[in-house]
This record gives sequence, C-alpha cells and structure tokens, in this order.
Amino acid sequence: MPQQPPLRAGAARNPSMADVAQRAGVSHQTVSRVLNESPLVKDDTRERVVAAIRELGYRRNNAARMLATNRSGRIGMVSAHLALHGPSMIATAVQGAGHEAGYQVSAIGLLEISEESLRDAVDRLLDQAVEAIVVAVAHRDAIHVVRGLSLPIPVVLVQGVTAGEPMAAGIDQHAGALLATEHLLDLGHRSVAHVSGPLDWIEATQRRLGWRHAHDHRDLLPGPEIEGDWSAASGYEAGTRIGHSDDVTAVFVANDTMALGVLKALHECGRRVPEDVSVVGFDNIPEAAYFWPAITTVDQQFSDLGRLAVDLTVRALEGDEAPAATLLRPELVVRASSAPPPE
Amino acid sequence: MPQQPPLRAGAARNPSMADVAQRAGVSHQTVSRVLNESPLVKDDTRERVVAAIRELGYRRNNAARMLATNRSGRIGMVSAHLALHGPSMIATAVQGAGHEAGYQVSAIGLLEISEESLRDAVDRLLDQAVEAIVVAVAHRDAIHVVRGLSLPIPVVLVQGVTAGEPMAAGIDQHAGALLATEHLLDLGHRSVAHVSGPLDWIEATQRRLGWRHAHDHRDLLPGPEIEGDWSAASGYEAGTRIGHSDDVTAVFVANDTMALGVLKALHECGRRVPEDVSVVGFDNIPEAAYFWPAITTVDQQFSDLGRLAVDLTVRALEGDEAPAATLLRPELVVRASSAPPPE
DNA sequence: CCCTCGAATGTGAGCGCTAACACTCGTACT
DNA sequence: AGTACGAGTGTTAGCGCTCACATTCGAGGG
Repeated sequence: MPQQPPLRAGAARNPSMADVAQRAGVSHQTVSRVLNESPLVKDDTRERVVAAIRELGYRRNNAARMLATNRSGRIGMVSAHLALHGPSMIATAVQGAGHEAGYQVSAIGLLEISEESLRDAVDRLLDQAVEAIVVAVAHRDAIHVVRGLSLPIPVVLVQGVTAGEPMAAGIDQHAGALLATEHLLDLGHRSVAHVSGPLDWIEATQRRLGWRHAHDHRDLLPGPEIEGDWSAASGYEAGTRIGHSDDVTAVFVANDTMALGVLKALHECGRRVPEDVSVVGFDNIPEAAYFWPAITTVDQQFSDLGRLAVDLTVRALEGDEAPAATLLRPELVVRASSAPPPE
Repeated sequence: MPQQPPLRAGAARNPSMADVAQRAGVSHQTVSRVLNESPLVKDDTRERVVAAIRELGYRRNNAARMLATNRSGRIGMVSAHLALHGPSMIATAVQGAGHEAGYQVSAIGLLEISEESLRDAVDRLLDQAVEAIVVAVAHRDAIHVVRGLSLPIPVVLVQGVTAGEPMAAGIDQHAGALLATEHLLDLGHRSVAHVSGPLDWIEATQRRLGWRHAHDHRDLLPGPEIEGDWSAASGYEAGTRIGHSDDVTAVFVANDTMALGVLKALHECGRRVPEDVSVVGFDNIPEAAYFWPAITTVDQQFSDLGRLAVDLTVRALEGDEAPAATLLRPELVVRASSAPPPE
C-alpha cells in the first residue's frame, strides 16, 4: 500500500502558483509572469492563467515573494501623541500616501518618548523587514536618538524639521507663527503674548521663535510668555494668568486646543474676545470655527505633507541621494477672535 | 578556475541562521531552537548562540519564518473616520492591545464607506496574510457587507455592536444614552431634546434609542429630535433651532463635538447654559472640561475596548468557538452644563 | 531548405526558515 | 554487561515564490 504523502494536519493548503499553473496548463513561471505583468506572455495564455487564478481563488503568498526578492514593499512609521490633532493627522496622511504609492505601512504609536521605547519601535519595524522608516515624532530627544541610530535603511523625518535638513519634510512652523503674530500686529496690537507648547517639542520652539521674530522685525517687545503642554487644561491655566494682566491685548496660542482653554479662562475673567483681547490659535482643527468666538488660526496641509514624506521615502529607496527638507507653507485663517486693540 | 558562486549584485546579504550556526559551532536548527526558546538546549550552547547572534547583528527573517510556519502573527484592522474621536481612540487602542498580545497590527483607514472600499481594504489585508480582521467601522452598511463576506479567517466587530452578537465587542451606547438622559430627567426636566448622530451609524441609532427609552420608562414624551453628522457645524445648526424654541430646557447631544456647536449657538441666541438650557454630550473628549461651560458627558473606556477586542480575536485564533459580544458600560461625568430647569 | 533570431515558455536552484525525524550520547535500570 | 531512554543535537525536506538560464517555437532571410 503506497504511503500517504505527509499532509499538514488540519486546514487544506491554500492554492499555490503550481496549482494555478497546472490548471492553466502552463508552468509556474508563466503564472508568475502574468502576476508580474510581464509583456512576454501571449494574450490567450494570460487569459487562461487569469481564469485559473479566479477559479481557484488564488492569492499570491507574499511571504514567499519577500523571501525570494528580499524586498518587503513595506515602510514603517513611528508616531506619538496620537491623541493630538497634528500627529494623528500626519499619521493618517502618511498611511494613506504610502498605500497610494503601493507600499504597505506599518505604524507604531509610541506611548512614551524615550530612547528605549524608540529603539524598541524601530526594532519591531525592522523585524517586519520595512524598507524605510518615517519618523513622525516632534520631540527633541526623539529626533536626536533617531539621527544617532544609523540604520541600514532610509529614515525620513516629518515633524520637527528645519529647512535644508536632509531626508525630511515638514510644515514651516516658524512661518506659520510669523503669519499669526504679524496678523495681530497688523491689527494694531503693540505686543502679543504667547502660550507656547512644551519647549522640548521642536515645533513648539519653532512657533515660539516665529512669534519672537515677528516682534523683532518691527522693533517691538514681545509680550509675556507661558509654556503649556498642548492641552486645553494648560491653556486654561495660562488664560487665567493672562486674564488677570490688563495690559495684554493679544495672545498667540500655539495650538487650538490650548486656545480653547484660554478662551474659557478669559470669559471667566470677564474679558471679552476679541473686544478686550484677541486670540489666535494654530492647527485649524475642525472645531475651531465653533469655538466661542470662532477662532483665527493657522491651517496646515497635513495630507500634502503625508504625500511629500512618502515621495521622499520612495525616492530614497530608489537610490536618490538624500534630498533636502521641503517645508510646506501654512496659511492663516481669519475668524472672529482677532480684532484691533481696544480704543 | 573554480566558478564564483552567483552572488546577488549589490548589498551584502544579511546574516542568516546558517551564519550564526557556523559562528557558534552548532547547526542552524539549534539556532532556531534558541530563538524559539526551546528548553532542549544546553545552557552553554545557548550562550554561545546568543553571543554569535549579537556579534553578527543577526535578525530572524520573518518572511522565511512565515513561509515555513504558514502563520503571519499579524492581525488586520479596518477603521474609518479617524478624524473623529471615538474611531481614532479605538484604532489606537486596538493597535496597542494587539502589540501587547504579540501580534503585529496592520491598519487600513477607509476614506469612504462603500462595499467596494471595504472589500478592497479586506483584500489588502488578506494580501498581508493577516490571521484575523478587526472591523472598527460603525456604519450600518459596512457591518452588513462585512457580515456577508464569509472570510476564511475570524472577523471581530468593535463598533456598532449589539449585545449577544457573536465575535464582537463594544461599548453599550444604549446604556450611555440612558445615563445621560436620566441624569437630565432626574434634575427635573420634563423632557429632553436630542441632537443625534447620522442615523446610518449604528451607534447613533443606539444612543437615540437610549434617549427615547429613558422617556418611555417614566411615561414622558421625548423632546424634539434633530439629526446631525457628528460635526461641530451640524451641532451649531441644531443648536440654533433649539435656541429659538423656548420650551426646550435640556438637550442630549450625541457627541461632544456637536455639543460644542450647540453651546455656541445657544450663546448666540442668548440662552444661558445651564441656567436656561442644560446640555449633555457624549464621548468625554479631553477638551470637554474646557468647553464654555464645561460639559456634562458620557465617558467611554476605549483602551479597555481595544484589549477586549484583541482578546476576543486571539481566543478565536486559538479555536475558541465564537464568543458572544461583551459590552462595556460607559460612565456619566457630571460637569457644569447640566442643572435643574428654570423656575 | 536551413539557419538565425527573438518571442514565448519551461526548468532548476535557492531565498531562510521550521518540522519531522535521525542520531549520539550519558545515565539508569535490569 | 546489556538495554532502554530521554536530553541534546544534527540532517533533510519542504514552504511558495523569483531569478537566471535553457529550451521551444515560428517567422523571415539567405
């Protein structure tokens, strides 16, 4: 009695290229050619193969393909603070752009920024054989760690980026802050206060710098400065302090969420916005127009950024020499929360 | 002259198990055993292998492993509307819980809900050889499509779930709405208006039902009902209409973002919150406490949900027969926007 | 009619891993 | 002393694909 071939216990195996080949009466290589859209296949052969594929419900085994080609078609992304508007928008945008470019995107969201967690995330991505890594973490330390990692694959930065930096794409935070502050100065304010983000975030320092420079350009002295942590709570606290100092007529808040807190605090201090105090935010979150009052803010094109980042990544994978950072320009959106100073 | 072995042009190959084995003076299988933590390896052998791994910077080739084991260690997730608080929180939570459980998570965010886009997403996930799929799309149609797909792998639902449903986990929306509405009725309101989410979202209908039932339980007639689309803009519009009808003293809004719009509209109509009108939201977004006034809302434990969903998925992968839906209970968070009716 | 050449297809090896089984010991039992 | 056994290790055969090369086939030129 002939011995049964050793079958893997349980489930019936998925059809393989060989199965398709047999059914179509061709070799497995021809099936491979069809799948890879080689022009060297006669039309009627191709049709028979395609039919066989459909009939068997064949699906190419990507693991085998990866093994043979030594490519994964996958890029990794590490992000953090996904509860915040910007980071989450960027993550979504990169993911989408990656798919559009034909890559699978593996995302890892850091719960905590530390050298260890970052290394761990990168490690997990390397385990997945990603061909490149997009780092969307704006924290100062994170960027240093990443820069010092010297990975065997391209690494692209998309947050906390400065002009000219290699392998990086970003939105020009400095320009955005300049826009916001100049808008207030143009309205006639002699000085603008600032509620910044946490200053270990590169973007927070860049926005802060833009705010200062706007004053410098006009030989004006910047108003008081309070460091927040992006949260509405910190904005509220900052707003309370601002509400108590009568000489502040304008505030540039580094994001809309903090601005929400600032608005609330100003209301509670009995200061009207924009009659007594003008407030400008940053991010243009979808709710910004429904703050009380609707808030003037700075809009960033995140989806463009995602596309840009993926573009850069793909170029790097194709051997292009480290292209320098491209910075997108944000835009000011004027709403009801900014007006000329009282009197 | 002996012929050179055919080397792949370009980059030096990554070290393989064979390289490690050679360096450690063992067979590749022993290396495999060490990597898989087999107890059948003597301690000093293991140490030599570990040392060799470190020295060579060896990293196991997952493609080869997948090919040999016919397992991917990857689960897929399809989500949608990631700009909204709930969906984005759930996506993050599932991702995190998946990692904790030792799985890689491939997420696809739908840009548009349609049978085609859903099929496409599932297709892409199957191409990645995911072992199971978590569907986090609360849209009615999406759920129908998914249910009708009959995939060869487990599918777990985490939104738009009803009690008792197999392979599903969720948060009890009906109970949350009941909580919110009863809170208002307890305060003495005779009837509560409702700004619902779009009614093709299961969760919107569930919240609406909870609101109705709360009235039914007390033989009261529910107040007027307006359908929104989760956005602050739609909330604003609804709020404007509510602000014009003097008999409404309480509103249950189906999410906090719309509630923000409602608040703004009520302010503009000159109706004070909570003195004239009480407002209760849903979601407890981080900004909720900084609305003007801070809003009473319903809190959902998304991270628990993520863990629950992954747990379910893993159980299904281990052959457990389709366990029924578990619903988590949301909690009411009382803040300043709800108070007894005027008089 | 043979030869050439390019288009179309087939063949075989090998990617790096795991599973199954074969083997070699030393130890414990008869 | 011989046998049995299990711990520790090695050997071999795939997993399903792509690559490089071999082969076949038909059309066109001498």
